Amino acid sequence: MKDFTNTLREHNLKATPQRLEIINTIFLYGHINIDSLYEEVKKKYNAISLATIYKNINAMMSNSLLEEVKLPNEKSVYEIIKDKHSHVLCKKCNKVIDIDIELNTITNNISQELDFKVENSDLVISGICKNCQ
Amino acid sequence: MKDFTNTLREHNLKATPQRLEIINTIFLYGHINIDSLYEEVKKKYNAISLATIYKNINAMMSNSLLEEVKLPNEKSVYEIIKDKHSHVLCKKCNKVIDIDIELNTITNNISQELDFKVENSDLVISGICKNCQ
DNA sequence: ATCCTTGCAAATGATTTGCAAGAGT
DNA sequence: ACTCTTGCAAATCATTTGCAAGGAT
Repeated sequence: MKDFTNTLREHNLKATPQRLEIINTIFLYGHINIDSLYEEVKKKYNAISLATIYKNINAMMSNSLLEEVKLPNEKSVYEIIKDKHSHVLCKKCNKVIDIDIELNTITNNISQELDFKVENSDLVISGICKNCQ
Repeated sequence: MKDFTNTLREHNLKATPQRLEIINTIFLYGHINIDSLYEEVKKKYNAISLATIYKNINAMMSNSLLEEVKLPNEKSVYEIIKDKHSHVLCKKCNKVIDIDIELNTITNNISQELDFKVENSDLVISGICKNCQ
């Protein structure tokens, strides 16, 4: 079980037990939505309130520790910020996996053709995963 | 001013004046969020209720006339369904434009590498547009 | 004539806020 | 000691629903 105490402190957030459980749960799941996160954290901290989950998700997003991934037809999931990557979503089991896709060719073309300063690319590929087929 | 009467009927929706104004507004804007749509339609139908906007957006989505585009850090916008395409979002003026990008190479790779049946690709490229730079 | 849509108000759902008590540094 | 965080309840914001009246076909 990874210890996120220092990670939190480095991001100017106090390392409370609730927060450690939240960030660790997100880490273990990779991607998780608010409701599942709440259910999961409640197993350990029975009295935790949903407001605390929201406050922490927002605090960690403001402090660049987490980011939101918006999915078509699904509730958003949250993940620990790492290197830029894309997402693959299984419409059946709802699992989200990270993939590394080279989008430079695409973004360079757009920069040129539209005279557009590209800063981000959010790509979600949806379909049916191996297990669900 | 385009007439969407038949379009609506072909999608099993009665052509009410409110509905015609809604779909026409979406057409003119290209992409629009709920609030702006409400404001815009109210100019013509002062008494229209926000519930009517929601009901119609949902009805038109159910009947495959509209689709939702989820954007990072922004409220979703709605557009008339057309051929598959990607979106470019300016973070400054919030304008969304459609672009055609060939993603087959990417999706084919994923299909093979992950044994994943790709059905959809949602790509949003964000940055600063020509006018806003 | 029938069924669908509208507008209103109320209901539901999601997220945020205020505050007092408690915990982290 | 000081400041931030928690949990609760209330408040706010977003979206949906029920219903009676009116409109589209």
